[in-house]
Amino acid sequence: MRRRGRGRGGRGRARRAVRILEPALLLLLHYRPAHGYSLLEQLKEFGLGDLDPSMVYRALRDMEEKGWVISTWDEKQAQGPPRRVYRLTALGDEVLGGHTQGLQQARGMIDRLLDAYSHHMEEGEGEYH
Amino acid sequence: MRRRGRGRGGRGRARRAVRILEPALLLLLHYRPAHGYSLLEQLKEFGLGDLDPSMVYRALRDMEEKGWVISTWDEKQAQGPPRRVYRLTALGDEVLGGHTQGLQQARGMIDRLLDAYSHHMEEGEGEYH
DNA sequence: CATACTATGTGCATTTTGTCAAGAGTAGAA
DNA sequence: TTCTACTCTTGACAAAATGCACATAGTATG
Repeated sequence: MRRRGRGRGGRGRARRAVRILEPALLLLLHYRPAHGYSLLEQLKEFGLGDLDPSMVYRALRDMEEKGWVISTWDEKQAQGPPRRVYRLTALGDEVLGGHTQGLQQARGMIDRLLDAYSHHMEEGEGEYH
Repeated sequence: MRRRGRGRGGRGRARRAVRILEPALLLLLHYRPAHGYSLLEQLKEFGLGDLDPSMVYRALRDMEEKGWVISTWDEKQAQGPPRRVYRLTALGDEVLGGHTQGLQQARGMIDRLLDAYSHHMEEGEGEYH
């Protein structure tokens, strides 16, 4: 039988890899509504350069499905095809708050790792055993 | 046949999700050789609790395939079945160094995100637009 | 018309995670 | 002995995320 590990009753959520795309998008939309293409540009400022556009558009649509953002077609077309403008919902605003907590946890984890590394490098002079 | 795709030549994939399991394992093995089960325990100190054992063992096997660690069966069996003891290689030591750089980058990204968030929360008093 | 740039999307193969189950060894209780 | 609990590792499969090629479409320039 199994019955090992922590007895999982209701919550099955374990720790996943730290995700930053969704939090970053939510944050940018917290500043102001925007369409995917411009978000793509703004992401570079956070070090999220060179990611495939399809990922951003996909993430936006997924978040709309979850009700974190809503989209409307921009009436005034600047240049190019019509663009879909996303804006944050109240729910999305809450979710963003939760994401920041997750990010803080992640930062703590990374800090502990880096601290341990530099510590051990000083003591052991870089030798691995 | 448009042959598009922002014409970058090299395989330049950047990390979107922050990975911490492998760096953590390498770091622990930088301290001393160990077997999977004990690594599983030690990971809790870094906040990596409640993850499935299979993930740790899988990560270890993958890293061995890449030559970052090597494993031998422990001759002296303490209690229980034979256990596979992993130790870091010189290559793994280098990789660990590279991982720390990646972690620092990730940390910077998270910092920028959190800073932007708190900054904007102060100014805008929590209103999302 | 051809080309280039803006803008959004789909489809699919591959890779990475997450979960579950099970196998195998030892120690101690019944 | 047999049963149970604990240690330790592995395999198989499902679910999710990612990478990439391709499709579509408007506007502007030459």
